Amino acid sequence: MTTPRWLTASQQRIWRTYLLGAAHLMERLDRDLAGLGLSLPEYEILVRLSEAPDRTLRMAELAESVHHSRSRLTHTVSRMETAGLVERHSCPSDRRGVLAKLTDTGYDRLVEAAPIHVAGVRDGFVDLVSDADFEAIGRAFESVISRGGQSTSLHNTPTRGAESRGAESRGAESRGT
Amino acid sequence: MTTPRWLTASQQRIWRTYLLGAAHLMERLDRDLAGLGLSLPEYEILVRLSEAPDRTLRMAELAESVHHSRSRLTHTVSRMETAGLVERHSCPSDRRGVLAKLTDTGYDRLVEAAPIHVAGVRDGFVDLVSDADFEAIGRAFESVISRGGQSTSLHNTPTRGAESRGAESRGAESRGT
DNA sequence: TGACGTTCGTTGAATCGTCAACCATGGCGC
DNA sequence: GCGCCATGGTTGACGATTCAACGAACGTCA
Repeated sequence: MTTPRWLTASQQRIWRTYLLGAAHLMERLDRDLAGLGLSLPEYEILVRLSEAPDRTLRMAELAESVHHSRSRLTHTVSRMETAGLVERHSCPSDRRGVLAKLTDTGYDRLVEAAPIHVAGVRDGFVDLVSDADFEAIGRAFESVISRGGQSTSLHNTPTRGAESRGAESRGAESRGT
Repeated sequence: MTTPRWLTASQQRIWRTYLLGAAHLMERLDRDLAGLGLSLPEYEILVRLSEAPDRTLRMAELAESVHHSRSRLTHTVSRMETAGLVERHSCPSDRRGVLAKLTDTGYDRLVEAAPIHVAGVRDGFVDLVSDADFEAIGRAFESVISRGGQSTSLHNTPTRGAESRGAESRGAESRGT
């Protein structure tokens, strides 16, 4: 349980730049879609459904595909169903299952939204970055994904360590990320 | 108003990898802090306050610094005040102003959280990525930030364009990001 | 068949964020 | 000093997300 390895000044600068930039980017993409009455998560649901055979997906598959909790997906799809973008059908082969299917108006909405969204992704991100740097981003987040999300070296779940720590009283700085 | 420039297959692959990886990363960092009863936004507030002179910041400065809306900050700081992490004082020089000040218990909480958080950032991100790729990420999101968030070529706010579009009926694919 | 554990999807409550007022104060022009 | 607008911060209502609990259907093993 050695002294934590803080980030170097330059690492910290880049990390904070990343956090801020990523936030900016997502806000912008959200705003782009807001004009069409869609949120980014909703848009992604439309995309996944549009790519599926018969524009239909089991709820569980859809949830995994957009990386939402099942509960969240239930709520979101309910709203989208009310809005007429999606229909629910019960699955013939598995009576527990529910099929979410893109309606025609849902597809039309996606056709409206897609060019706007893609333009936003380009204009706010892709076109700003060199190909090499973009590749680097791909590699980096590929590693993040394949790393799995497990926390390392947290055997116990301390829920308030209070482990005596020595000289903690250096200036206020260097507490950050 | 030419045909939208879709992403190439490789760009799309990287973009989706980024979205998924970024989500994974944030989830992991959130989980890391959850054990201490902190969320990531709360943690960042603690950090900013700890770095400020007298561990004190005007609400507006703090809001800007963590990139939250003022309203959101009011709510979050209220919760943190209830939890004893932060105190509010009215600003002597500007009677509209409110000063948020880190309490000692708030600082102690940060001292507990910081090593865990930094370990998460390293283990889940920084240490997985080569220095060169990490620099690339810094450059990329630097550009995103300095780009500003303005949407391009959206003169009007159509709020439902319905502009006649020609042959839109190619397969279900290529509607995505 | 029937008991058991698992997966599917939903529900309702609690929490968190957003949005549109709102009041109070400050700063500027006159 | 007096309008007038901009800024600082809060509030309450609403919307979205999380979380724990649940019922229903499946699969398997005996």
